[in-house]
Amino acid sequence: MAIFKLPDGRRLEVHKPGARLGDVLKELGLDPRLAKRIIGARVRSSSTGQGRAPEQYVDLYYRLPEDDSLELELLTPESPGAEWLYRHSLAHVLAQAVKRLFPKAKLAIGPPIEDGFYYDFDVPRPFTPEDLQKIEREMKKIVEANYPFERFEVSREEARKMLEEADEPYKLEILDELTEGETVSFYKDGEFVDLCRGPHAPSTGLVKHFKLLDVAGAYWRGDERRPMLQRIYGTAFYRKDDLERFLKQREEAAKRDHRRLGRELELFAMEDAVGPGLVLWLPKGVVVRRELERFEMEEHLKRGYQFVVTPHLGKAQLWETSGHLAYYRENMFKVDVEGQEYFVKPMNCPFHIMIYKSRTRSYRELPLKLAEYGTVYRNERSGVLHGLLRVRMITQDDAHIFCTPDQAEDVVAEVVELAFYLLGALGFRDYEIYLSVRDPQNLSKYAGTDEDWARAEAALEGVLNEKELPYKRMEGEAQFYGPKIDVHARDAIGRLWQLTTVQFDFVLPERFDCTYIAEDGREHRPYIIHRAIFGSLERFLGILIEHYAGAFPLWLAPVQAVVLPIADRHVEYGLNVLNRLREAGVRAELSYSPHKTLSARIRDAQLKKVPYMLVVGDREAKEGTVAVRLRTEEDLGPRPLDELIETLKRKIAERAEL
RNA sequence: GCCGGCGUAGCUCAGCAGGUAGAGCGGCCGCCUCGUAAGCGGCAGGUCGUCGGUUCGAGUCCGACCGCCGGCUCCA
Repeated sequence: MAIFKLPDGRRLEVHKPGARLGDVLKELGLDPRLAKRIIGARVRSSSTGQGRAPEQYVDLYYRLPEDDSLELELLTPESPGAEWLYRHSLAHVLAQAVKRLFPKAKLAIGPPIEDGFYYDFDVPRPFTPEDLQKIEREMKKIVEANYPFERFEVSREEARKMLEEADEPYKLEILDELTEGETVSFYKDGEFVDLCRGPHAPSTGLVKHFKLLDVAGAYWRGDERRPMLQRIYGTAFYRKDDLERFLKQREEAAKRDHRRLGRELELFAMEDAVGPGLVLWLPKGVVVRRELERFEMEEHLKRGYQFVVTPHLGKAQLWETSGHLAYYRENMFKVDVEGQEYFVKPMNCPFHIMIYKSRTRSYRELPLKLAEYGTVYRNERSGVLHGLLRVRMITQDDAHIFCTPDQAEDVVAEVVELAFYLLGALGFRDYEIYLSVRDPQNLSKYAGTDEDWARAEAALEGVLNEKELPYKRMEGEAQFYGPKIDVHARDAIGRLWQLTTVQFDFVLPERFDCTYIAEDGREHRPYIIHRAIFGSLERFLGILIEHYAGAFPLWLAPVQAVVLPIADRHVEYGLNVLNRLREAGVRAELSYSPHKTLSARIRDAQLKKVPYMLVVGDREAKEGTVAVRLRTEEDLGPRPLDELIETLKRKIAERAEL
């Protein structure tokens, strides 16, 4: 029995195994206006098993299965999820337009994706921006023509013949990879036919609001040994407003670009002469960074962490022991020290372990939490470097926790609590949590004992359940050395960033022969839990810059207040105000230049996103006040200086936004 | 690393039938002494990413290198 959920919320029970969705709809006696609007469905299987996806999108050609115990949510073009159908169709329209304009182009794949769709082509010459415009115009014609999408199924042999005639080598490769017994289907609209699983919108004219966004190289099958194809990205929305909103949001993201803001606000610089992926932190950027570190450090100390400082280099032998040379050598920088091989550290673990091992440890001092703002260097491939988000110098807010197996769950709980506290204070309130565990099909590839794994996975899972945190369980996503929790946080404009990670490590305690003396007087093996909250400070600050669009909350702002004397004769009083602020611990500057009007200097402060602007003129000098303007353009009027200083001190201490 | 695009003053960019460099912003100076997002005027600032080639002559054409930007497992 299939349950049909109608767009108006009604539910119908249908039993028509083997029938096509489009035909079934005709027999339901629905309001014809409604029936005409239905373009497909989201299918949820109520019985899992036999490789059936838990959720899939289907079009009107979909055949209800023999075992039709499922729920079909019928979709109109406006329904959430319907975009997966029509974007897929737009990908075909894109390919159709390319084929018309560039008949030699070979088709690869063209799926719908998160915010749009793409199609990969093998073409003799790469597409230019002008080509994109031409292609887009051709697509408009195809949309205008409103060709219906027709599905037909053929035998494997027939499909092979068709694709050989069409000379589509990539499609042939796809055909060959289809598993035995899988239906081979084509979709046809107008003159264009494409091997395709579907689903599709009923016709090319359904969605008129689309835009081609970018063209980029992409390897066939994502494999760098295979041919480089040309990928065209586009997006599409049923409603024009939604397309415009999406394009605006892209512009908004571009405006927040941390590389631009970093330069404009003088937070950091990257110079060709220094080297790619290496960051120069400017004074204002360091203020933000230090404040962040100070906040984080305080919270760590409250929870019993101890800070350490370790070298930037270590002998080859150390990295041999840790296994980094075996598994990570490509990313490590080698240094010659008096004829001996050293490596710049890509991680802090071996050093923290050496600190642990610097004397005999008792169970009484566990859990031992060693933390470090350790700058590590990794030789990231040049092509992946990106502003602060992907660099070669990485300052981790790193810690290694040495604990007994019994303590593992409490330790994890504390880390998770700490992470949410710190991220929450910075305005990250929406998370996606991933629990990565072993692949039950392939247990042999993991280090450590079954007992340790079971225990660690239970600890991680136990904490998430205890705190009632929703999470996704990722089978087989664990590292070979241990299971982990990853936290992705959503920023102010809705993008997700992977930040916190908590990982068990069953390899390093063995390799370094870490031990502690337990109550029984014997040596036992500790667990090592590797964790970082913000991850890399470079990357996190890049994220924060974009999250706040450069307008940092008061406590993080590089300049918290700027004093603005109106004319020459107010500078003296302005300097008094400045000194009072600085004595009170407020980061303040005075902005005065005989070349610049007050308006111009206010504009400067506004562009630098300074939270408080304090205008001083005759009235203020006489009355011992300052006229307060906020960067939100709110005018608070004159305030007694003493009162304002107290307010600022309080707000900074509270880590208030403004 | 690979594919494509790009690389002119601190920033954003113009200049390209190859004849030897320009604007705005910013900086500095002067006038103005100014009440909440740009007052007016002047000056300085460039081995046109680097190296090599073609040419009487190269920012402009060719090649190599360096760097930046977009992308490279969201599977018909």
